[in-house]
Amino acid sequence: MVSKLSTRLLNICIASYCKVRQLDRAESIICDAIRLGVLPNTVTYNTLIDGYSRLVSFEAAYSLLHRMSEASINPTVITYNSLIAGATRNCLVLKSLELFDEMLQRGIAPDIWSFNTLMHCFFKVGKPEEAYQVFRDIIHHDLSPCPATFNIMINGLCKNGYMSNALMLFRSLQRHGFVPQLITYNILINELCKAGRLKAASRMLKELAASGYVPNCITYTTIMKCCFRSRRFEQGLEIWQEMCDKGYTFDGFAYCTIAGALIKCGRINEATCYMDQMRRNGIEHDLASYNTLIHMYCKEGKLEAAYELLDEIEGVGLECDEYTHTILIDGLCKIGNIEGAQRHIKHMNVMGFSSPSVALNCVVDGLGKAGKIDHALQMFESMETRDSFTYSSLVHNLCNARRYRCASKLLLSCLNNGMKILRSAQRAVINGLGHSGFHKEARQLKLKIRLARMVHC
DNA sequence: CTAGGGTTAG
Repeated sequence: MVSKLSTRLLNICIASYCKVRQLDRAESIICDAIRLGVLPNTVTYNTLIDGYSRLVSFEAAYSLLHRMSEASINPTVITYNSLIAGATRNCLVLKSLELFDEMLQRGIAPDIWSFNTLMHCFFKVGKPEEAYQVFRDIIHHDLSPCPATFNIMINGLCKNGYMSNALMLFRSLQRHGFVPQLITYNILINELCKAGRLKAASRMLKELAASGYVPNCITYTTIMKCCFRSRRFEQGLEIWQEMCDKGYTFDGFAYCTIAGALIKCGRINEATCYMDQMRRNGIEHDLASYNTLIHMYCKEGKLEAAYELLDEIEGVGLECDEYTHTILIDGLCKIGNIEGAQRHIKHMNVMGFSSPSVALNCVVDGLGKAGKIDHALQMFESMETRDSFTYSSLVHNLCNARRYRCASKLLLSCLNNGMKILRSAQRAVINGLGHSGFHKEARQLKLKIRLARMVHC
């Protein structure tokens, strides 16, 4: 009885340490426990597996299976579900499938969560057909789908560009007696907002309330983000105020949403207040909130402070990602240190970031703004992927350099490749041509733009 | 274990 209770306590400790990213502490507690005769059980290892896969790597988590067998503890379906979730988090779809097979070979029966996670994995790596096959397997294996199954399905369809199918599935499930959860509404509200279908999002929000749910922190964050996205900053801040008044507790997501929006429109002081408040409320920084902080410093031109945070990130055992580097590269460009930015791009390549296209866009823009437009064009030619940012920025900068004919050529090749380009960039070229006396060219360009739009509508 | 946050053009 005592040792059972102690193992439970041990497991609670392990879970707590995993939560605050102190795996070394978790490990030493296990050593101490064993010395005191308290043996870890399956739950202990399952918790550790989850911790390692979140904080270290999938491989580290997987290697715990060996430690388990050395300790003669058998993995359960939960062990495998944790590993599959870890593989999914890292987009390792083949690993997920392998684990699924391994589980079957060991005679462990997958449960609905094994299937849910596998389905989520396929959606995450952009394989909706395979995900749907898993959904059919769920029905075929007579595993009763749970609400999460439908949530994953609806979310996955949306994320893979099948929003109308997701909405149809949602309605048809409702007709068959499915009671949507709050999370189901949150998924749909977020997707409708992102698609700019604000009326439909608002109807969904009303339906959420009519079903007896109270919007949670995530619902509010989603709507706040939607306001900021459509540049209605004051309305977004009002929603924040409403959250405050109603006594909601804010998490890191909410703080980063509001701070990110304020940084974008140059309201750094307010952004700083919110990030400070986040710290004061005891919320640990994760990589995304560190990236927000770095963005904040860059926007102020405090590059040294930004680089200091880089050390802090590594100090707490996190690893900088593509966002971190891109934010810094943009920051360097914005203060005119293009050479530094280019060095940092090389650094990214060395570290194995294959095609840092956003960072390259930043440098192209930086070169253009620094008056090195030919250099920018050279870089443009060498790029593997060019998107509407590349074109919009270059066309604007060409116009600033009065190179309207070159701008016009780029503008058309962008549209003819089926990409969008900023309206303001289009206006800049047409007006530029007109003002420099090339009225005929301006008229022709207008016509060609219209044609390109008709072809690629 | 499924939902919301972090990067670029104007």
